[in-house]
Amino acid sequence: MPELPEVEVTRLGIAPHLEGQKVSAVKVVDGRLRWPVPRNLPRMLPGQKVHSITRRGKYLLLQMDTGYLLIHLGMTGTLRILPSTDSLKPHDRVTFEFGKLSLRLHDPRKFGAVLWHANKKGPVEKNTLLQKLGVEPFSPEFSAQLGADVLYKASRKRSVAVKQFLLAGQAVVGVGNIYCSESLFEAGIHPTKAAGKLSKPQCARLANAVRLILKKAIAAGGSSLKDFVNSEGDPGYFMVQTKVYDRKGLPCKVCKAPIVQIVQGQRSTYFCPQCQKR
DNA sequence: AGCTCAACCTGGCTGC
DNA sequence: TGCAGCCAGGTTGAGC
Repeated sequence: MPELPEVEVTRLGIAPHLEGQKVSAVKVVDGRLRWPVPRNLPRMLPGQKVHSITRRGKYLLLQMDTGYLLIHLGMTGTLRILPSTDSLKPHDRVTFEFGKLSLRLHDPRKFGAVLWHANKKGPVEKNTLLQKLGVEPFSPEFSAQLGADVLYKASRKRSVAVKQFLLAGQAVVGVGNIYCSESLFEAGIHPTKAAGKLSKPQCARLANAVRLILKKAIAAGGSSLKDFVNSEGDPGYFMVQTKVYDRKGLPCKVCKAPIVQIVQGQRSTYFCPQCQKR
């Protein structure tokens, strides 16, 4: 379930266990992910220390001695800390061993990624996959004062629907399909409105909504982090109650009008036809 | 440059 | 019960 909040909750969950630890072994069970997992990881990584674990958009960045391990969870990826004695399960794709602990990437649909960015290739932010990403929703550049400007400027002359504009992550990163519908509802903006037609006040409401929705989701996930080391079950993330997502036909929690589902850019969008205006 | 859409892959649910 | 068909949290890259 990885949108930004899930990735952040994952980061918070694994970082305390791994930062400062040295990789003892790497096993690639099935390296045919979004891109092939680099074949030399099992040779190169052992002995290297995890200096820090940060996040850029939906990518996790593990800073190692000679470069960065980039991990993306795709649609169905989860990362868990387990006792290394636990046996591999179906759909476990890569396991990083740290002595008595394992970091396991479990990813049924294989849309995730494990990549390597060598230090000699320059700063990790310059990585082709990271470079084009929009600003971080919780960065100073997307503050309560500046967020509206970011959205307003990036959306000028764009004919694409605001739903797709926001989801694309070119202006601000981290808003996936669920929280995109939720953010637009929170901001009272109709998902089919052309991005370029957004008013300044609408951009301000949307920027605030994005931060609020993502923050709430992280907080909800964070509450269950204590179970993160357990070997069974989910990573401990429980989705916040949604106002519109996956609620087709159900009454709007504000005005009781039935929630509508449409498809935009091959993805489902949910909205309230009464509360959300063009 | 921006827009649309196919593609990657697997499991689970719906409906006949 | 069995099975075909559809849907799912993401993102790139091709074609226009």
